[in-house]
Amino acid sequence: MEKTEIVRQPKQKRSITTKEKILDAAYQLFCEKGYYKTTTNEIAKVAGVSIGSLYSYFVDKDTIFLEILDRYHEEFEAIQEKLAQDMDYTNLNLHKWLGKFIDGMIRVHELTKDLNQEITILAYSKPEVKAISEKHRKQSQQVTYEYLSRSKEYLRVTDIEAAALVSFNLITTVVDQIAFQKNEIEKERLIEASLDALERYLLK
Amino acid sequence: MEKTEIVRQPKQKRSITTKEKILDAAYQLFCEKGYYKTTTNEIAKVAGVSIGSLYSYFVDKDTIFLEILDRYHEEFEAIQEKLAQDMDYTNLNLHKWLGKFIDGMIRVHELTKDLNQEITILAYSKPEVKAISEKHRKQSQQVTYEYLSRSKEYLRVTDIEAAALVSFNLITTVVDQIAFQKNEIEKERLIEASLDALERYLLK
DNA sequence: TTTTATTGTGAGTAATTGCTCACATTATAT
DNA sequence: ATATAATGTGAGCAATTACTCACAATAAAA
Repeated sequence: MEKTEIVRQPKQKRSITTKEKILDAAYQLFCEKGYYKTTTNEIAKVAGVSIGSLYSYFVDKDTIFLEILDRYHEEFEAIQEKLAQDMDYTNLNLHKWLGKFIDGMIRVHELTKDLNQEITILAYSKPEVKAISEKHRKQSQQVTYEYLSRSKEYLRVTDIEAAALVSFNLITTVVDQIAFQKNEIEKERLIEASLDALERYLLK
Repeated sequence: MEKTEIVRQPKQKRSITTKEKILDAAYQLFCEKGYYKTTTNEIAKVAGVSIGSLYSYFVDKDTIFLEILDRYHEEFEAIQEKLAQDMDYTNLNLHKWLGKFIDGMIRVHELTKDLNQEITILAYSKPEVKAISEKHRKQSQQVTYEYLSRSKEYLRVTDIEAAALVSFNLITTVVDQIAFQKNEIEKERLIEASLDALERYLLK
């Protein structure tokens, strides 16, 4: 006796749309109200499908969140790759590089800011979420490390690894702060200050 | 007709002990498993009291967390004040000051690290928690700003506010990183690197 | 000792919510 | 046209959990 399918695999356009409607609704609700305060029945309602349909395509609530993370991860990787390419001008000086890097981080942040909150929260209780979150952080940090390694001759710091960590953290926190600043002038001040700090720290 | 008391005010030693046992158990469980995964019945069980007793002294689950936050806030303020005093040597040079400041931040971090996770999570959904969290951050940042203002003549930066923000964020994130590093040598490296970065950034 | 105030108890309730399943509807294949 | 596969439905189940309340036990007061 064959085991009947547990999770239906969408085969017609109709069901693919349904699944997407569910993911869209879930994304929206998770961002708005958070994971724990969003019920699966509500997701189905907002998506305009029945709760039964929802559970045809997702084994449980967790899976919905994880599938959203997958999407998000793809976008993240794309930006990250683009960033790495932009960085690959060996003759790019540090000032320009930092500018580009910060821009890239801001783009990443823009993409992820709505979900980031939930990822932070769920990373504490769900290992899969934590793993993805950690992976993102390490990838970004690696980009910093690699550039600094390549630029060794221009630098005054010798402990590249520590320098990469400090630089990366400085940039990310400043970017976080920038996100909360409505005022454009304030943003500029912060970017200027952190650029200044990094240059003074890193360069001979 | 007088309204009967809703929340009992502890009047004998017995009940004061009970309330403390509940707060201790709650603190432990919130740190271990997080707010949402801790049930009030479990708190009562670990505290060794009945669920009825728990609800004699706390109107609801939220209140338990908020009372724990109150305790924590007092400890936080004490450390913060001590830190401000230590900082008040006008002849302290920036290098020594930074060292002291980082030490103080590490102490604060040690105190708060277990609960911080939960505070971060709950700040998103509970305004009271967010308020306390914000207050802590601003207080710490203010200490940085005040010292930098007082040390103006030694600095190369002119935008003290932006500098304070950058410095404060750099220190806190590095401290966060330090907490995750088991290795003592790694910790030293990070502290050295961030001290170096700050000095180069701030000083003439 | 008797009375009253304080404190402690835990079975049970009401509400929530993730999820199932028996069935209905719609599309595709024959 | 008929059969079969794919998709959609929603009432309701089962488990969880914050919280209540009628009562019991203990301490302080009279």
